[in-house]
Amino acid sequence: MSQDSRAKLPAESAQGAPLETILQQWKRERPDLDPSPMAVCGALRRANDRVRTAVEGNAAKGGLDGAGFDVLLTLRRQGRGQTLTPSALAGEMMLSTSAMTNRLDRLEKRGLVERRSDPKDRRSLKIALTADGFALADSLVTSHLAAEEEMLAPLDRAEREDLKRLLAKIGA
Amino acid sequence: MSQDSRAKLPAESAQGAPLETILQQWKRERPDLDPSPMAVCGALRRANDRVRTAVEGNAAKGGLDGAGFDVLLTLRRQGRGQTLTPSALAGEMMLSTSAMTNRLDRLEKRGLVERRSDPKDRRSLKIALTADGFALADSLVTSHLAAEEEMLAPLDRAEREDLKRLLAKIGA
DNA sequence: ATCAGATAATTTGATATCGAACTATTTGAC
DNA sequence: GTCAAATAGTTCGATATCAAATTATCTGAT
Repeated sequence: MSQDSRAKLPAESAQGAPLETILQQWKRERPDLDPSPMAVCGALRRANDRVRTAVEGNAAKGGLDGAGFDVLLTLRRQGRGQTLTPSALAGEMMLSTSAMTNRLDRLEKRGLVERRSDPKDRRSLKIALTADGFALADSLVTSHLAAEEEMLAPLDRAEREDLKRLLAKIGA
Repeated sequence: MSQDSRAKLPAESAQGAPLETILQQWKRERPDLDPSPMAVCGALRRANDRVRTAVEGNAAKGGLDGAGFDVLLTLRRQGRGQTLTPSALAGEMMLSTSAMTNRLDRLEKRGLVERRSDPKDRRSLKIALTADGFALADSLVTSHLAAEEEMLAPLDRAEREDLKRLLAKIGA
């Protein structure tokens, strides 16, 4: 190729340009600016990406993408036999209701959730896990927590508390 | 609706269910599991979402989405007159090359970047900022850093260093 | 020198998302 | 009681993404 040599080294293809390089470039190009916020926000983004990748890898073990996985776990944590409306599900996970229709279609097709009509309000639906969906959620949440725990393994208890406290202050 | 009442309170519609509620639900449903990793990973995700929203809000001031903004800034930090190939750009920002083609189409249509053929390799292209693109990037990076700094304002210098160190340990 | 394989970018096909429009109900002001 | 407005869910139209296929070009082993 041309200036080459950094686009696809396997070791970094999963993370993009090193943060340190990016910071140095901005120092050179815009010495009038303090780029240090980028270091913090970049580290935040990279850490979030690593966790997300691990979490999606776990969901894939159940044949789910991150989207379907979130729906299943949201329903599961309501308790056995409990239901949520599509609107409530969308609200819990910051999604449009039309996207939720789409996700529920797929999950229903796989036999993991079912739509029950609400006798009290015929506009509304109650979404419930099937027995299969419940069992899959129960299985996946266990390995999900194991995967998250593995990502956090380098942090001791005190560090985790510090981290939560610092993260909560961002944008507060 | 039916069990209602939490799907769309304006204050929380932007963030979904409170983390504390989620943890309590799992404690009740699966007392055999330790849900504490969710608290840390959830805080990470929420903080990242808040920063992303702020950053996208800044990009919108230049009529860009987060996608186009990333391309512009990646090119800008290479230095005036410098170029990158579409592949290199995709590699720097963890994107497929076909998605990059699409982004470049839009940015080129807006006159912010141009595609130059590479005389050394006729398969390859060099992507360069136009004068307009360079000026827009220079303007946006200033307000971008101001927006990031505002998100980090509650953290003092030592806390920012702690945060970076802790984030770097996640998934290491 | 040739040609099989690698590489750069694009096109294509399948999904997923969002916002807006739509259909069917329910609510509430009168 | 009636009917305009609100609400629940879905459908529609426009984009954006990715992986796989495609086209054009280059590289290296022979």
